[in-house]
Amino acid sequence: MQDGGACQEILCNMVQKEESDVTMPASAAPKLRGRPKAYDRDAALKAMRQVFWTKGFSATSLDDMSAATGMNRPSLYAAFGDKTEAFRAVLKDYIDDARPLYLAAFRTPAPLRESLMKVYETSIAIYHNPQAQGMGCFMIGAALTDVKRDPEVGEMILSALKDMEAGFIRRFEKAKEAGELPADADVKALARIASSGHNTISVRMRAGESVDDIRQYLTQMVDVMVR
Amino acid sequence: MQDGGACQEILCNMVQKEESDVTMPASAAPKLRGRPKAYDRDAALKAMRQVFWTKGFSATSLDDMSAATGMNRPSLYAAFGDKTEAFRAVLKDYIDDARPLYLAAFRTPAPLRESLMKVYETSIAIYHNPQAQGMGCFMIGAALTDVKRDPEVGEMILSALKDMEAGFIRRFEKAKEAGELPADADVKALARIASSGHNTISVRMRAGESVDDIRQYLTQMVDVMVR
DNA sequence: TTTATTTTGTACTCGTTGGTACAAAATACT
DNA sequence: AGTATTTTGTACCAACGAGTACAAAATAAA
Repeated sequence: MQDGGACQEILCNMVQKEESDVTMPASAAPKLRGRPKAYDRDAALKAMRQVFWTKGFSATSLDDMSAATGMNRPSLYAAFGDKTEAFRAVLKDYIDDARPLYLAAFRTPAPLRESLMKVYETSIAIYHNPQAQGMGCFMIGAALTDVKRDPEVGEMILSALKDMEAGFIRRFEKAKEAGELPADADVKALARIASSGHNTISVRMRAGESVDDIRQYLTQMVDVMVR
Repeated sequence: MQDGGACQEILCNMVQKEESDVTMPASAAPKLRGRPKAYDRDAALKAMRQVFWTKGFSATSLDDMSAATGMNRPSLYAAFGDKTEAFRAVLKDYIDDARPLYLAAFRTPAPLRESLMKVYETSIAIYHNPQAQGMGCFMIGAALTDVKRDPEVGEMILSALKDMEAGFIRRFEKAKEAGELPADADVKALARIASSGHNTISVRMRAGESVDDIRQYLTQMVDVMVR
């Protein structure tokens, strides 16, 4: 969690692509040889994310993926490899999309309390998919199950969690420097609490708790953290 | 989280049964009519728990369940209904098994700090299945995915989470009365933090974090909570 | 226009899936 | 012993699973 441009989109509906290769020198638009692809790789990832998010890896069939993306199976294979690899790609894409959103929340200048709530609100915005209520975090609510099947998934999740924690640590350090926290405050411990709160949103949201209740939950936690 | 006898077993290996119907008057051993069951319902639940815990609902086949329990499919159906109902039964059984363990941890007389750590150690003992590393909480690591397929699963999980939180609340209230906490301590907020910490174990353990790291994590959190 | 190259789309394979029909087996009641 | 009742075990089914072969289509290069 160190860099990345700010992104204003809500994570779940991020579908459009921006043809970012305008000023690129050469290798960006290589003018491929054969029949042009009929699909947009990024849009396909988002579409699959939606399915995996709701049904999980194992309950999602290639037919589901095919229907969601509009790609036929051979194209899916050519683009993403087998189901396991496709799932990894979706997970990575999810994490890569979320990261800048959180970074933006962390960066926005605000007092500690608001800053923390801004991060949590980012999560809520991501987890509260308008198309389907109560999705929770994709990593925790849908990918975590598959850790035993594919350990790489576990590594990705753990790394993302630690990344998030690092973000909280930096924010608390800054707060300490700014005198928003007592000089003897345990920054790491606070970050773990904040991070735990973040996990709780993921879980409880997926389990069906209302957004209002979750907000109240978080507010109370923040009250203890900043005091 | 109000009652329940203390149970010394580690949750995951609880298989033996105790023929608890000794002093019961009549209806306990009704001397059933037909061919006697060749399976032990409780043992079967534990066996299925193991499979569901590792693979999740969708990746678990009836063949898996059959192999784990030693029951053939018709018997599975007669005993538990279809796969969805069997999963619910397993989840309920898991929660029912865990509850008294936590209650015992909460009840054991100890200073607040040790008391909290005792609860967390209970979780670690449950989640750290000796047969398979890094299982995490069954509810969060394996059942949470299936909330969209079966909302009843979500209700069970949420209720168990709140139940756990209630346990923390009561412990903090007791601590307050005993003068272990300042008189103005926000008991509910503390309970939410403690509860969040509990969720974090579930997640990070499943994701593959080491038990040592998790213990350190929790110790730091507790330090902030009791101070 | 022809050829090389790449993607698409249809149609397949074949193992697995959840669920069930039905006869044999094992018990209690009469 | 005979009958009613319940469980077991085998065998089966139709649907679905992931993955692939291959011809048609669409492009760039020659």
